[in-house]
Amino acid sequence: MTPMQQAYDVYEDRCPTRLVLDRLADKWAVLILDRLQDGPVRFNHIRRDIKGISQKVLAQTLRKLERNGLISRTIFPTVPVTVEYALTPLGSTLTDTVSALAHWAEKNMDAIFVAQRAYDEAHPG
Amino acid sequence: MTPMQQAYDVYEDRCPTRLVLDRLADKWAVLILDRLQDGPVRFNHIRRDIKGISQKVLAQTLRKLERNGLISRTIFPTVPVTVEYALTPLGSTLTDTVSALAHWAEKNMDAIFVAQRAYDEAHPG
DNA sequence: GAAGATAGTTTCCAATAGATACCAAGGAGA
DNA sequence: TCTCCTTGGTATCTATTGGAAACTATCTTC
Repeated sequence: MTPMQQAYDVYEDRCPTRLVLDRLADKWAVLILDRLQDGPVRFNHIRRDIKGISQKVLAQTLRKLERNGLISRTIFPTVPVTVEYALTPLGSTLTDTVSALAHWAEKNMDAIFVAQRAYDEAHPG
Repeated sequence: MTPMQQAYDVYEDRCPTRLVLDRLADKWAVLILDRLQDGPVRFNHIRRDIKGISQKVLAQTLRKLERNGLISRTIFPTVPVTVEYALTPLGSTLTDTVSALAHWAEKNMDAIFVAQRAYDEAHPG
C-alpha cells in the first residue's frame, strides 16, 4: 500500500506547516540546529556557545525541536547527570538550509549596514 | 583599497548579525521573501496570497525587509495608488535558502506528525 | 450615496521573550 | 563540616511583541 502523500501548502492559513515554520523560523532554533551539526552537545555547552541565550529559552527551544523530531535527547546517569542533544536523521535534512540562513547574515552584514543607513537617511523621523 | 572584511559571528551576543537573524528567522519574512521570488507583487496581493497575515504585520515586516535592503518599495501614482514590492539583488541572494526553509515543512510534515505523536505518548501530562 | 478598491495606521489584549532566582544531587577544597 | 561548584533544569515576574479588528483617506463604480 503506497502511502498517500498529503498536499501541504505553507501559504494556507491553518495548514500545519505554519506551526512548524513558526518553530523553525526562530532565531534560537536556527542557532541550536547549526550548533548541533558537528555532533552531540550537552545543555550547558550549548548555553555557553550560543552567547546570550537564557536557560529558559534554551530549554523551551530544545523541547520544541525534540517534540518535532528534529533533535534527540539522551540522558547519561553520570554525576551530575549528563544530557546530550543530537540531530536526528530528520533534523539532519534541515541543517544545510538552516546553517545557510545563520551564516548568510555574517557574510552580508556590511551590505545590510549600508542599506540601513540609506533607509534611515531617506526616512527621517 | 580592498575593503576590510569584518569578522561577524552569529554566536556572539551583541553581534549585529543577531538582529538580522531575528528579522530573517521569522515566519512571515520567510513567506514574503518566498512569495516575491517570481517578481514584484503589490501589498494587497501579498496579503491575499499569504493567508492569515494581518495588515499590520504585513506592513511591519515589509518595512523591516525594506530597511535591511532585502526588498524595494516602488509607488505608482495610479488611482488608487499602487505600491509594488520586489526583491533587491541582495534579497535575491537569500531566496534559495529561505524558500528551502519554507518548503521543507511541506515535504516533511508527515514525519513531523509521527514524531509529535511519539513524543506526546512518551511524555503524558 | 453606498460599496469597493488602493495601502496602510491605530487600538487593544493575549501571548511570548528574557532576566533573575531557585531547585536537587553530588564532588572538591578549606 | 561547610561552602562552592557543577549538572540540567523550573518558577516567577515584567517588558515587549504578535495578532485581530477597526479606522483613515482618496478615488471609481454601481
